[in-house]
Amino acid sequence: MAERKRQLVADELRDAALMLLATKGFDAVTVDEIVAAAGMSRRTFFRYFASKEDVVVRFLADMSAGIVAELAARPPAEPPSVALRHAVWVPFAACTDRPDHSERARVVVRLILDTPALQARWLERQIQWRADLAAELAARRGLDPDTDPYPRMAAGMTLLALDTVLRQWQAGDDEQHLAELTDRAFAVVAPALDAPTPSHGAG
Amino acid sequence: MAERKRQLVADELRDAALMLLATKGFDAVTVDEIVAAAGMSRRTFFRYFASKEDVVVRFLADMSAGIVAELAARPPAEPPSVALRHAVWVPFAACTDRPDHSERARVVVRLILDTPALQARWLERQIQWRADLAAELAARRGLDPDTDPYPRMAAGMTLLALDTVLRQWQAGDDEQHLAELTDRAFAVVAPALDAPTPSHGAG
DNA sequence: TATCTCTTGACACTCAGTGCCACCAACGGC
DNA sequence: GCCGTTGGTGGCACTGAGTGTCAAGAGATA
Repeated sequence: MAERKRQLVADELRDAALMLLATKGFDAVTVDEIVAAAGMSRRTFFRYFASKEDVVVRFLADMSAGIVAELAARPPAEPPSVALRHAVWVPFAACTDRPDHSERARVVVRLILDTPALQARWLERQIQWRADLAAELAARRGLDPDTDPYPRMAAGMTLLALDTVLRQWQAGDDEQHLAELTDRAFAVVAPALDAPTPSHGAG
Repeated sequence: MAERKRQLVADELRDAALMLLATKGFDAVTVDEIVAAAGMSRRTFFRYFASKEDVVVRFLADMSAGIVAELAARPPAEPPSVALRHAVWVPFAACTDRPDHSERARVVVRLILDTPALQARWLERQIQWRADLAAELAARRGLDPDTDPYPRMAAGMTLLALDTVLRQWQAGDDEQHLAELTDRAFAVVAPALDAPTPSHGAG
């Protein structure tokens, strides 16, 4: 009940912010304008979002929360490239299902890729995901995440594939090809993801 | 002559900043403290550096400026993994040569990896490098950088290897193993870098 | 010496983000 | 119905980053 109200306020703030930021550009919008559009006080904004960047980045971050969970749920015998491709697909599935959600997500992706400050925060988020993914991958293969570079680099390659797909998706106009873009991106990194672990003995 | 003086002022500012930031932590130091230590005015600081983060990040960015140039200078027939390994080695060579420079670089790397704001700016820099590397790689292999995901992803994997080496180097205490760390990181991504370009026909 | 240029310092300003306090609702006990 | 507690909100003042502007000083040239 109180939780529902909090979510309502956060949504209101986020909607007003995304509307303004997408139309006027990130730097041209102040927090005062956002809260004026949402009919709330400046102080309230910063109770819900850590920064102006946070409003935009959280929209995608929430969307991508299930990646690690999906990886943990994949069968252990599955090759890394296949398991990771399925994990990355989780946030995309929501886009292919609902076109309205998809169009909004594309606007947000475009805004992030066009704004250096947002891109930086977006990558900052990815650092945490990469660590989580790396831990999960290390557990899957029984590797030591501190000495073996494979888990962290495999996680990095996965996020690299995600980034590549988002860039091509945002640049194009058809969203039907999301699956194909994902396949092609993972085809590039798959030889390294599925390589017979040449670095084990050297650790 | 005037150029020399500018460089002198920038060095003074950078030294004072790195000293304070490394000892007190990034957030605990204000620009006013830095300029007080350097004996200059606040306004002058921002004429030489775009932001507080810029002082730290530029120290590594300058060090890494030669990567793309080295890649362009490698023989065209060389496999991508070998050429890129040589390119990444350029900034490391300066560290293995001069221990004093090396120790300072390690402090800066540690500071960046420990400070989210700095890490974000560091990644923001890497975005530009990745685009430059991708363009050079596309030219090398005659690929279209807009439709083929290989150049951008190969550049991303290279920076991923760089990041992995820096993380392990900063965590350990021996700098003699820089070459070995680099070899191991590139061994992970080499299968993808040197794969027989399976995505060509699909573009 | 007059002038032109380049750099600096000083001041004022915008804006992000935070700490603090007073206010207002909902809720439970007497 | 009156009370205290709890949680969210708005207002206010503050710090600190970053920018625009202008006047002053150093150095080179005619």
